[in-house]
Amino acid sequence: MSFTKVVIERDTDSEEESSSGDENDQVDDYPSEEEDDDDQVLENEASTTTSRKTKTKPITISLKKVCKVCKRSGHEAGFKGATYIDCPMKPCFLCKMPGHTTISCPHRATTEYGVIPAPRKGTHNSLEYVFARQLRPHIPAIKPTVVIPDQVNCAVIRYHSRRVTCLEFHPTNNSLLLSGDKKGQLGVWDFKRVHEKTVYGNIHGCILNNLKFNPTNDGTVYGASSDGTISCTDLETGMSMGLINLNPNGWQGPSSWRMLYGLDINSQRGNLIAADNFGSLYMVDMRSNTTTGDSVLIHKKGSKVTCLHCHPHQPDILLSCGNDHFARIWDMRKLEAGSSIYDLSHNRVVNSAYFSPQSGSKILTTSQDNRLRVWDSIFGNLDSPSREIVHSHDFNRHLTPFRAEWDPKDPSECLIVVGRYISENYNGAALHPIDFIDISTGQLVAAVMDPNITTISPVNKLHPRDDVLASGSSRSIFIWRPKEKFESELLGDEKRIILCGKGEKKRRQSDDESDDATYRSKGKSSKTKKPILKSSSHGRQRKC
DNA sequence: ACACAATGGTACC
DNA sequence: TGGTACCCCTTGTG
Repeated sequence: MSFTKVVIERDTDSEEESSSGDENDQVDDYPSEEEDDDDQVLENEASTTTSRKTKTKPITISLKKVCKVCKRSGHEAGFKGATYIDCPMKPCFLCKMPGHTTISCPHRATTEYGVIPAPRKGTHNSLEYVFARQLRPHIPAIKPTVVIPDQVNCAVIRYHSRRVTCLEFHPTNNSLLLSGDKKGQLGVWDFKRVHEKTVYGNIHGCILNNLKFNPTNDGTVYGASSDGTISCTDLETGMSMGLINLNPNGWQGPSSWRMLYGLDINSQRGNLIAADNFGSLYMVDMRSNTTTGDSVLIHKKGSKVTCLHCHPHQPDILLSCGNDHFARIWDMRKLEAGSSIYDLSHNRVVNSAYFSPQSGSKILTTSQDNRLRVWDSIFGNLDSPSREIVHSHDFNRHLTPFRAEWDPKDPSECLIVVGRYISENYNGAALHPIDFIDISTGQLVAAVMDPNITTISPVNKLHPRDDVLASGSSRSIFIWRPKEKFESELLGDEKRIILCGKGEKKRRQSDDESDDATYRSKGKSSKTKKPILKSSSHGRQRKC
């Protein structure tokens, strides 16, 4: 391996450089195996004592190529084409164990690697008895055939002006999708009539963390935001009402600014619940739209609560999780600090925790230790997870946190969906698939991807009734359907990809006939390439 | 083909 | 407890 050597003259009149930064001009052949001075990137060869009379010896800087992760030379981390090479000095980026890198990690080849059978339940208490008696009959013994929505059916490219943070399907209108973004904007998109899309921009000031439909009026939606407010918005008009404002005095610095996360509804009590970044839970009466009771500390004081979920059959049973590395189960009839029924311990921050959608007997958690965990209250023991699946969904401050979600249609409560962080080299393109995993075995059922989607898709939602997946990737939203449906329904209709934002403007300059574009799903794309877009020749104009 | 900015979690003092 | 340095397979823009 060779490294460029730059020689800088010291104290000369001309200030001439002995060498420019040109790669191959003046090259010293360094041995490829490094000596002991691994860390020494800058070598000062200037003489300090002898030659000061006439002229000072030059300083020689050798610009050795160093690893951007550990700053040592001899290896380099980063993309080589569409394959990422890990820094060998770091623990495996996937399973976090030292001694190997992601490329040779056994979990990379098979997601079920290391998944151990669930320990059988050994203890009983009243809660478990209730779960077992009431919910066990709901669980069918036979697994249905899974249908994977694996083809991009339609999309809105650069729909939001910031990255997508949450998605929610309408409870009755099958083709209506709501989306929230980092800026606090709310998107309403009818993906059957792809041009019918709106973005409401004046509801929240920053990150819209969660959306939840009003169970008594599906024309309105609640939103919890990092601006510290809960909103109630009319989807038709975009008119919004604030229910809670935790920062009535405005910005007083980060130590006092409250942000709201995790939004759910206790339908029995008619309560809306949300929690903040300091560990407290808030309740709002949905009839009077006023706060009920005091806030309750449900996670470590000062730590963020990341997600809330009410049990599907027993709304008084609440699941929460947060930055204190715990997911906790609560009885809302007796809710006070420290009164949790169970504390599910994790190694890192827990991004999300959800009861299984049909019976509520299982809990799925996504933790930043790159593990998905399933906790089974009937067949397992809540003292430890019944399944632990190594999966790449690391934290990155620039990405919306990953949340594994259940398939709400799967009666056997086995199928989950979660976006993948690390990329795979697919035919020369670095793509980040969306994974479907069977949590009963840990097996990867499907990894869906599209050569045009080169960005990570941390936000994924499966449709409550149809075989449809919605995914949020960067600022864009994609609708996936099974291949068969895709082919039958799209016959003769190619205009399903809508371009927004800057791309739209640029394209209009060259082709001002329409505001949409078809999208070539064949063809390669590289990691650095933008999605391949081909403008179409007709269509209506509509604002994004 | 670069540089740069945005900015959460954590370990450590 | 608060401050801060460091982590880092991002993404869009200029």
